[in-house]
Amino acid sequence: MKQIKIAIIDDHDLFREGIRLVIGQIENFEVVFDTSNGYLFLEFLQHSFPDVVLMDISMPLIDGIETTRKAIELQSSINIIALTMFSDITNYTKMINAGVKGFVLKKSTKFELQQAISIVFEGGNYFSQEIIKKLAFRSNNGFQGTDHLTNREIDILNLICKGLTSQEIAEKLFISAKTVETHRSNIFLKTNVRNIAGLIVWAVNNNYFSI
Amino acid sequence: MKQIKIAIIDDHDLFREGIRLVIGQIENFEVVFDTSNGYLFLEFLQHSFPDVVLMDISMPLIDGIETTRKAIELQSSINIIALTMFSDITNYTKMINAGVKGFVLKKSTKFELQQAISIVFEGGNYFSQEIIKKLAFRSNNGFQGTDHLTNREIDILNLICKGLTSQEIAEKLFISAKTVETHRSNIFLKTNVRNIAGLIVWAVNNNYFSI
DNA sequence: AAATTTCTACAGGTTTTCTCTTAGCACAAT
DNA sequence: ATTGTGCTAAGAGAAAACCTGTAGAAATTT
Repeated sequence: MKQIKIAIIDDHDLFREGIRLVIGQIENFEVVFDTSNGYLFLEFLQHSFPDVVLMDISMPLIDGIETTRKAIELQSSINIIALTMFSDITNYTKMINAGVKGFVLKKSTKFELQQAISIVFEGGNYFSQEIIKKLAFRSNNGFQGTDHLTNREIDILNLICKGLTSQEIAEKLFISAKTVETHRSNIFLKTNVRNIAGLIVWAVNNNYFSI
Repeated sequence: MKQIKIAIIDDHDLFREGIRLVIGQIENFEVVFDTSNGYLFLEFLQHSFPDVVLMDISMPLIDGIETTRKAIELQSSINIIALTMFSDITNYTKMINAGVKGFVLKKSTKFELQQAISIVFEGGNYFSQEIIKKLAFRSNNGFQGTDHLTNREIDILNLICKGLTSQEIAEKLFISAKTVETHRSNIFLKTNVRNIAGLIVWAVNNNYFSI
């Protein structure tokens, strides 16, 4: 049977090393590359062709979403599985749009990971139950995942979360306080919250802000 | 040299298994027990005496804080290291108060973990740079841990964090909105924050509220 | 070239927050 | 018996938040 060549991209050194060993134990599985840096992985793709890639979402320098996009530009049929924390789950739309073939949580078992890799390797898709549930929940609640915040809105969201008033934000960004209020209103509309308290909870849950 | 016996409590199966293998590679280190369930670990302590324990914070059933407390009741000199995600860092006060001897992030390296285990095993304390930074940040900002909130203030703090207005809180607690505002002012004075955004951050950092 | 999105800005309004101050009542301490 | 604390309440005003709507300029997409 052919050896499945696996690459791992994750900035959590301990986790990455652990996964490497876990996979090393599985028959026919072989880790051919691992790194904490998406750019190094993209360089690696210049001359190598892993069968399956395990990719974290939130990483410094270049995140998993961007790395996935660029990887697919390089090797259009590359098999990438997002391997992330549950807290990153809110980014699954971006990851799926970027073109991942699977989604496995870091809290899942070795067997689930093994299964996911095998399925994706054979050309299928594998998505954890939790992702399916999240999808179901969202569509039940009329959540529109398409409505994403613009860059400016994200800037302002961050400053709001840091406790700045509209006036202070305006001064910091050299724009009118009224403009800030407009952005603020639009953010409230898109996130479907009523006040700053709700906004902060949303921001934390969606990885726009961390406490 | 004596073998260091290590126990791991973490609900993320993949991570736990990985760590087990990582540690297994280190000379004189030996994983004698690992579980996803704090209760099973406490049972294990009835008859076994690990040298160092690696403990996650957020877990189902019984979290790392409670597990740590109970473990120390059973074996007062037990060496527990919190091994957590950065996002769990806000719970460090509770963990430290519970009695952990160290704090290492999951994103740190194998070498840092090895160092932490060795130091704690020899009776010392080990806290990641990130934790120190967080502590430094707090003391720089005139953080006073002495001023404690009254029960009523805690109730109201929680409702504020949930996004209720003073009016709504008043209705819920069958008191005047003016009274709520008084409490609110007192909370602001005690916590030394300027607005709701700051209050929520404070509440999360001090475990009065979690997102 | 046309359409869409984003960023900017303002008007006019209501609601809520926040500050400051004062004060009565209950309860516990000791 | 007095002192301290906690909960309650209120007035009065300034500041900020929040709502609704409009709208032009710039950038981006199609």
